[in-house]
Amino acid sequence: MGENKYLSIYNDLLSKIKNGIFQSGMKLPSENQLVEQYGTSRETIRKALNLLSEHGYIQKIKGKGSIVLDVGKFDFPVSGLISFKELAQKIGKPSRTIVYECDLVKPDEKLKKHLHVTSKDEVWKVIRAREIEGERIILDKDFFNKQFVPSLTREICEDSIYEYLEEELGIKISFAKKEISVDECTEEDKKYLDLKGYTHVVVVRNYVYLDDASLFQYTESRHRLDKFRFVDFARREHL
Amino acid sequence: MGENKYLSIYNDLLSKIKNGIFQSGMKLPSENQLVEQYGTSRETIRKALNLLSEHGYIQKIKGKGSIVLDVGKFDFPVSGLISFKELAQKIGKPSRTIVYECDLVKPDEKLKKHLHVTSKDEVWKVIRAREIEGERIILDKDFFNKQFVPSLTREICEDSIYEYLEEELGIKISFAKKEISVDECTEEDKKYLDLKGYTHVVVVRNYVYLDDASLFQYTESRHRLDKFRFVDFARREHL
DNA sequence: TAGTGGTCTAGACCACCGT
DNA sequence: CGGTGGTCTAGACCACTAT
Repeated sequence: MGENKYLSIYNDLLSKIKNGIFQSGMKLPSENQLVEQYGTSRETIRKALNLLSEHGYIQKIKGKGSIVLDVGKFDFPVSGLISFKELAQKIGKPSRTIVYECDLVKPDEKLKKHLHVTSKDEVWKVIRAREIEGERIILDKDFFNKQFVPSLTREICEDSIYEYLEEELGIKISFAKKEISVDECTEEDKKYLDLKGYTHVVVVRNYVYLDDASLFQYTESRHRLDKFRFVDFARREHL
Repeated sequence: MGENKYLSIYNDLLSKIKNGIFQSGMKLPSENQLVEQYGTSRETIRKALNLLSEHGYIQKIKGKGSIVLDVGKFDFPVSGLISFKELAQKIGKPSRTIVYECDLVKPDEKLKKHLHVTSKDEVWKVIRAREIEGERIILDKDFFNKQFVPSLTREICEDSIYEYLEEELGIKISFAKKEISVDECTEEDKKYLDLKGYTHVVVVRNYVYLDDASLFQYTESRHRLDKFRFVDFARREHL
């Protein structure tokens, strides 16, 4: 309803791809045909098609047409910003969140640098373990600038902080820079995770920005080696 | 020269950001001002700005303007499809490639599935170790459909296969799906890498597609834990 | 209210691919 | 050659932000 025209066309085409009306390997109708079918302008059609292309559902080829790809049906999101709650729902396995800490703290040096805050600011520090099928395999350490999040409770942390921020506070998360590396386990990891003898964890560092480009959150997500998986979809630029 | 208008505007704005003419935190000129400055239409300006935004250099905010971000200066590429040669040049450390294998083989079951080929096809199998500062820390296993790559030599493998494919054969790599996980070391890893006691490796699986959407290459890149690093830049979709 | 970015249109020309 | 997608234009209206 309140949807943009190009978004509704995107969603319509996407559902037709997912339902097999447009099968992989086949060509989509040409842009001019789609202009006719949807009764809109070509640029609007092209916006919808470009979205499909960016998300890996089709490949556009000059002079030929738009081919439906067989990638795009990922279990995991494409280059994903996804919350644990969304993920847990997707994999459909019993899971829960254990909150170990949820406090306002003064930032130390490392945090000041990561969050771009000063000693005068206060910062929410949240430590949670994610348990899947009875094993705590992910340790999430979240730090929020208090300026953006006035209050926070353990109950919220057990559910989904993202949902609370977006739906209750109206905060719009915009994008994130993500760094992945493998680090040695810390004492904290050993204390809060079921490490089963693993000496290293995969560390995903997230720098989360708001719609207005201010740095809002720093997150460390520490995964047990054997349970880590990440899917990315990269387009090579011919610049 | 043969460059598109929006690309040359993109590159011009980008160099001004990198040279500090547009500093981070500052606003870019408005779209209408840029229309004047570059003597072009607004949609063309918007294409250039959207590229900057997608690459993490600016953040566009409705009603306000385009803000220059301080991310965007990554050592590593943004959600990267990058060759080892490009990478080695970037980090500027002594490096070389050791070719252990470069043969035409019949695909086994696993490979048939990964590359979408049949027993009738032949496949190039290339095994290379990447040495940085005297240590072999990455093991690259590449498989190409012979249909696309008629010939291949050890010399080419020691240099850059990508350069050979793109410049000599005119093959255009278009996009890749990437999966990252951590696996136990195989005998092959122990044989070809300097593992320094590590029992696991980070495995990056790449499925590489051509411009015409055909699956072309399957690559496994196996990294020693302590030397692995990956940077990604994800935009949250408000669909 | 004036200025910003977001969407949309109707037309144009081009480079590329097939026949 | 006709059809395809890629670029570009000049205009319009809208939603949002500032003052």
